[in-house]
Amino acid sequence: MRDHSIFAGLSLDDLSTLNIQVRDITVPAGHTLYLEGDHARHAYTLRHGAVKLVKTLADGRSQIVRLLGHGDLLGFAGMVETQYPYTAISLTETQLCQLNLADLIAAALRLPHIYQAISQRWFTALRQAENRIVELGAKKAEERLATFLCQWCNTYPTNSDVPFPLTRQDMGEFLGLSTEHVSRMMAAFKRHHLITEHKNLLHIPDREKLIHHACTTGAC
Amino acid sequence: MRDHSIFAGLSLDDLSTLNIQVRDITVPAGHTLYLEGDHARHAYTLRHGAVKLVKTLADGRSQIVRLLGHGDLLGFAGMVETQYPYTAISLTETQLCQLNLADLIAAALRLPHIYQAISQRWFTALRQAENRIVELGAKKAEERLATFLCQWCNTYPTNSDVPFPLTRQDMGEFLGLSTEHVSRMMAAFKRHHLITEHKNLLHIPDREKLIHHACTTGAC
DNA sequence: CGAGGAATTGAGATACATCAACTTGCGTGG
DNA sequence: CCACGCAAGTTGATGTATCTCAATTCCTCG
Repeated sequence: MRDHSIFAGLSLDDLSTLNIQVRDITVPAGHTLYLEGDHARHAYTLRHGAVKLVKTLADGRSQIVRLLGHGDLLGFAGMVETQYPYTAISLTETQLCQLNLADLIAAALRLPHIYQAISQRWFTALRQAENRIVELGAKKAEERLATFLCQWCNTYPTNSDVPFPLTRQDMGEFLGLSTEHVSRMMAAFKRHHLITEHKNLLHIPDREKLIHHACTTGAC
Repeated sequence: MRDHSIFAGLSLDDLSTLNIQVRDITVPAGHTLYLEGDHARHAYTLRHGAVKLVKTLADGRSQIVRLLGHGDLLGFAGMVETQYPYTAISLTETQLCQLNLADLIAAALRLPHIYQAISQRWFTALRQAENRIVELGAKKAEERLATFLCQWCNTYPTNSDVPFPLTRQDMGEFLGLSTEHVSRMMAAFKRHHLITEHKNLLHIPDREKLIHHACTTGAC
């Protein structure tokens, strides 16, 4: 894990002198790690599992801002702001590494490597967020769903069945669609043998075909 | 300008030893600064005017990813990637400061201040992008338009008439709506005296009222 | 086996897009 | 200076993608 983490490139000596209070934790599915608006005390690196970052509007509508998986960071906004901007909820049983934010900030001041690694992540997160703006703003529902499913599968090296812990509601909140509409489109994809789903395992036989179908039946 | 720029906090000595090739340029409205996919040679800081960053899909649909104004940065992705990710087009006559990217990268290696300042901008851009994800994913057209207009006006200190150089098509491409629908909603807002518009000058008498109207007539 | 949340399916409503006609504004050239 | 022409804006009629509400079925877990 160390080579992909924000501590990559640091010597063991450096690591031992960091003095960051660290705790490995495991939480069940559906666990709320922190709430939007909470005072930020911890940052986390995600070892195993999946987490959603959710923003809930005053009237109850909610939007999944980001989905996190193996190796992703969360809560690091606490290095810049005092409050967590979104609510973080685990989608599966999840193992995380919990870092004390105050210690982390102190360490980052001494070792610019750390700050640079985190900045790098912010940049890639920005690029992904902008991608999502294009998806949400310019594409139709079928296209959004199809590209989302493909991207989800791309995060797994294997091209066979991949874990898929999202509910239809989660997908809807991620894609800006109603759960019913997501359900219908998933059924349609299955009917056309573009995807299969068994017990939270998703499989896409031919991603090209899925994308192509979504683009042609829709309006492009 | 220096105090808000990425070179803020540097001594004059530092600045003089940077050796970054810099050029002040002025471009007319509608000028393409660079194209998505172009090899990134320059970064820009925006002195005066407005610029849109556009992503165009294969079939011609296009989405405005970000709108930039006084003090914003563009093209700095070239510090991480070799190609510009989006097309940059000026909305008004615009004055920019053009920086040679290779020089800038070299300078940033020597002076971490610069890199940190840019990272900071990436972080705020990320936060804004995530806000837009919520807007596009969870809100209805009227709400999106209303909050967009308010946010646009908020970037100007004065609360009277503010310059508004966007066409209805621009607004549509920013908000993920058709130009006709934007036009209709703008007309409706005017009919209800929630906004006024004369010759590219926009005025919102009461922002609270505008937002409230958009929320109640819509569905929240 | 029973209960409760998730998923599915259907029917109907609606928000928004699309297409097309028309107007307005404005720079350009005769 | 007027007439032309084009791009942006407006408006209307119609189509459709997506939402909403409601009923039913399917899993999963205790």
